[in-house]
Amino acid sequence: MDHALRASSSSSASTRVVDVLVPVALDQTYSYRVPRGMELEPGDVIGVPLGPREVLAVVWAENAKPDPRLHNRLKDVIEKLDVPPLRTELRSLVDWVANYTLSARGMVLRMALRMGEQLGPERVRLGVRLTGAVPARLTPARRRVIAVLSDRLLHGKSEAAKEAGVSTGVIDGLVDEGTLTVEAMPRALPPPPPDPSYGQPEFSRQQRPAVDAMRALAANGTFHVALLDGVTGSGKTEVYFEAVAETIRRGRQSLILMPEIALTGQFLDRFAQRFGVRPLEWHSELTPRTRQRNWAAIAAGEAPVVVGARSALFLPYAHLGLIVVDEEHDQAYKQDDGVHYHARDMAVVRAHIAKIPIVLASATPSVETEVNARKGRYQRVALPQRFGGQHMPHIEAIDLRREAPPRGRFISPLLAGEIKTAVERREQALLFLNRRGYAPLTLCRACGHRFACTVCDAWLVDHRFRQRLVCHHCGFSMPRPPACPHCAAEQSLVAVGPGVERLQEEAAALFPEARTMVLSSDLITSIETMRSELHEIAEGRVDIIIGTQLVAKGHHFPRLNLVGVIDADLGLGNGDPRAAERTWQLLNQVIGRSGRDQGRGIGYLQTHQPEHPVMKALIACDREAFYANEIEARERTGYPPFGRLASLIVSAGDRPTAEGYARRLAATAPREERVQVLGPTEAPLAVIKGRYRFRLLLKSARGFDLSDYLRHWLANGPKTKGNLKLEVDIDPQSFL
DNA sequence: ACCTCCACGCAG
DNA sequence: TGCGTGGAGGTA
Repeated sequence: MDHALRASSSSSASTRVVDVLVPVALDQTYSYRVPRGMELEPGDVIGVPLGPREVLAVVWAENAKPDPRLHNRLKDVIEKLDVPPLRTELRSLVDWVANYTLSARGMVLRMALRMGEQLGPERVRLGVRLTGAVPARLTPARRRVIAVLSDRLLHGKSEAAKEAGVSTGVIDGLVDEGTLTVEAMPRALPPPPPDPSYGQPEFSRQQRPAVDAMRALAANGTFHVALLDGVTGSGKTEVYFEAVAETIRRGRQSLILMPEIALTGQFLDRFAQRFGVRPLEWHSELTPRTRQRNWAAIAAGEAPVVVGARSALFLPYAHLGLIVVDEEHDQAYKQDDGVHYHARDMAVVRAHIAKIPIVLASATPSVETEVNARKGRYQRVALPQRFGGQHMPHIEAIDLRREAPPRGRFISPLLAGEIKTAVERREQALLFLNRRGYAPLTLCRACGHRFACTVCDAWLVDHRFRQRLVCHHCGFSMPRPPACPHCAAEQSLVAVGPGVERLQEEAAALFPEARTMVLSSDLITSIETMRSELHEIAEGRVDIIIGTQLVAKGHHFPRLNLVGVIDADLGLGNGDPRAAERTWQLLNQVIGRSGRDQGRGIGYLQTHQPEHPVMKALIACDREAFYANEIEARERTGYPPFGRLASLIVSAGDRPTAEGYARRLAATAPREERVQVLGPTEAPLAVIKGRYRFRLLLKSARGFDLSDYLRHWLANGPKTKGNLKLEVDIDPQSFL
């Protein structure tokens, strides 16, 4: 039977063949036969056999002349899925991003198909209803359940258990007794769509031109890039909501990209105040079921507004009409594993392909975006003042060379005095230190032994909260030993340098009456706990907030007027070409948390170099000075956006293999006067997870096609084999 | 003789 | 990417 089937299907000359892209690490499309009776168009989502398994795939093109060498190897498409086809716009984006980043197209497609593996039909939720007699044996738990259900309406089983404060076992018991009956819950109605006229705010005279610009851009509906450039607290969000409102009115979908979806709790509330409902969310912590539901809603065009992390850029919107990239300067938009893409840049590409407007919003635009606005490539929409007449925070330097804190402490006397005053006034203070853990280095006073990671080129960071020494690069951790492992001295280990946990200890000692809280990514277990902790702060149940860069991002603390930056120089040291820009952005953002509601915010920068151009620009609140200085430096050195960069990282399990390959690779670089190949040099982080790393840096002229150059080079260069790995990063953000 | 681990290569 | 393969090395 098998024979007969095969013979008949392969002998048919009229069999249609399609080229499909599979979401695995393959760049090529594969050809499959279309079974009789199956209608397929480019973009259709299908299931195909691939080796021993069945995978999702997408029809990429019709293939009228399949490669004859494949004839006897072609397999049939198994099924066509009942989901809307991926539109040409998205397929072009997949091709474009793969080509630009030198990734396999299949890996880019994978990001668009993150729909949750076929989960089968949606499970019916069970509800319970009070229908029978009260049982003979009535425990307090049972009594509470009956009270909750006394309205004799259908309640969700788990909700009822939660409300009564019992486990579902109690409910099952009552079902067995015949007191309650189980019924299927009717399917939840989809939430009402956001209403563009729900909470229309009053805009100030200063905001109105920006509001008009947002509405006009959305109403035009064609490709157009606007930089919404507004200081912290100027009401940027409410202003770009007007573009979203207009897009809803036009019946198109809006995508709002956020750098960190964990921080959007307050954002979702503000959205609900404006539009009456919360938007659809998209991020990595969605449950598979929610992921599948949201994917389907987005593809069906039933989600008018989507708020998401960078991965939301690749979703199959049915009719996307607007993209907003909030905090466009944020580094978190760059994905550094798998496909190395910058979501802000790819968002502009998608907007271009889809012919729709895009808004890049930031108080501290990236130098790239700022230059685009200056050159007129992007429209600048400015909000130069805070909303509600609030002033921008005043910024002062504390020169650590003169105002040093006592030995082993990190809060200078001057800053300590200011914190004391703030706490006495019942205002909040924020101490910012971009370092997780207790101390970045532990050493033995007796022999000088330093605790380093065995597989990375890094010190182990003391985490007192977890009672362990931790490597921040590979996650290795060990308990803090009682004695030095090198010289066996006891009580000899000392913590060197501060982390947020140590800072909390110091703050608690200095201000015993104040309530302190540490916000650091390693102490956050989930988005939910993060949101509830931020809520506690907003409610004023914390006096001193101690945080890493997590606190710098888009959060509103109503009673916060004082920000102390413990080590303003921290990001400047390491020879990173973006160090100045990052420090400017981060410190602006974190100090911008203060004085948003009442009173005048003030920020203190503890620094050893108050005359550094970045510090001077911050203190003078002179944004122009910062950009002028930085743009001039980039232009002079040919760094982005005046030149282009690509980075190649070669890694291997041993140093000679990595170095040897990196050298051979460099030797095969095609000669091209518009490209400079620098290196190889040992990477600043020379070893990570036991892998030795060498870097090559490519610098080219602005208009040069670096991707194409690299493709030719790598196609003809030495092949990686064994545990050698070559990573390509176009437009790198990190230089470690 | 059999098991487990891992580097390799391939998928239409 | 993910999976089967086959060789290396260990165990019975």
